[in-house]
Amino acid sequence: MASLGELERVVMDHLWSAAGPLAATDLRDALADRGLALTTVHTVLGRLEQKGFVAHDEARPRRFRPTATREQHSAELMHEVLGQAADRQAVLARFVGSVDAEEAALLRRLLDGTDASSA
Amino acid sequence: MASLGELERVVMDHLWSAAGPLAATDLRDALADRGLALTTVHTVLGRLEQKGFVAHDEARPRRFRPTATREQHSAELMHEVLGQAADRQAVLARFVGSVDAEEAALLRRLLDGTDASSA
DNA sequence: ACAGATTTCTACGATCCGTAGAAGAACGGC
DNA sequence: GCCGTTCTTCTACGGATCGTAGAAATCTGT
Repeated sequence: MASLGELERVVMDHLWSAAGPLAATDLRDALADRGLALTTVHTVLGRLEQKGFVAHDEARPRRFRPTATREQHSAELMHEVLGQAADRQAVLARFVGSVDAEEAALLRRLLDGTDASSA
Repeated sequence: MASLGELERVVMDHLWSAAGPLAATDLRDALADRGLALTTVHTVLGRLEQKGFVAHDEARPRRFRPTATREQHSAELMHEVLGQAADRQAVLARFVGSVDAEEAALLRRLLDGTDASSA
């Protein structure tokens, strides 16, 4: 999976946090602290689109939305890391060995949810 | 955590697979298919050292070793992804929701402490 | 059809990374 | 102790990515 630059990441964060699709102007305003030109926002959105992270509709002020939820994205990243490891078991062992108690409990619950429906 | 380039990654792979510390010449030979100059190997090792992924001893042909095991590294990456997620629970849910049955079983065992030889 | 908003095209500078030559430092044999 | 050989450091360059945005093209409402 392609990785994200700094600005690309904050744009994704805004898209993920938003209730619905956002127009470029919405993003420029949300990132007003950076004082970005609108074209800059468009460039970044275009690159994110090329990378497959966002899509836009055909409505006339284009509206952009993420192609996956934030959680899907993070989970995919975790699987990617795990997938390229030679010894997946050892990695998982390390991983669960260093989650805190609360998360361990959550993991148990999730695993005991029979198959937890891969929704 | 800093990320790795293509060559940096294969160098790390060799260091991780090696029984012990490797000299720059060992790596050049191990990567003979690439026909790299020895100085190239040194440059990469230097950058990996700056990034904190390798260390070298003081012996005269310097010997380089990874600062963490491959598994530690992967697990840390997974934690990094998880850590920067706003809703860690949701990410974990997605994650376990998409591991295969075998890995789910392994996770259960690890969580039940059966052989959780956590580091 | 025109002004204004939007979108696309093109570009530039910084940084990162693969690559390595040149220069400096150390080591081993004589 | 000198010298050739080996090892290490320094410096550099070209390609790719990314933040940044002006210029140009396109669309929309009136």
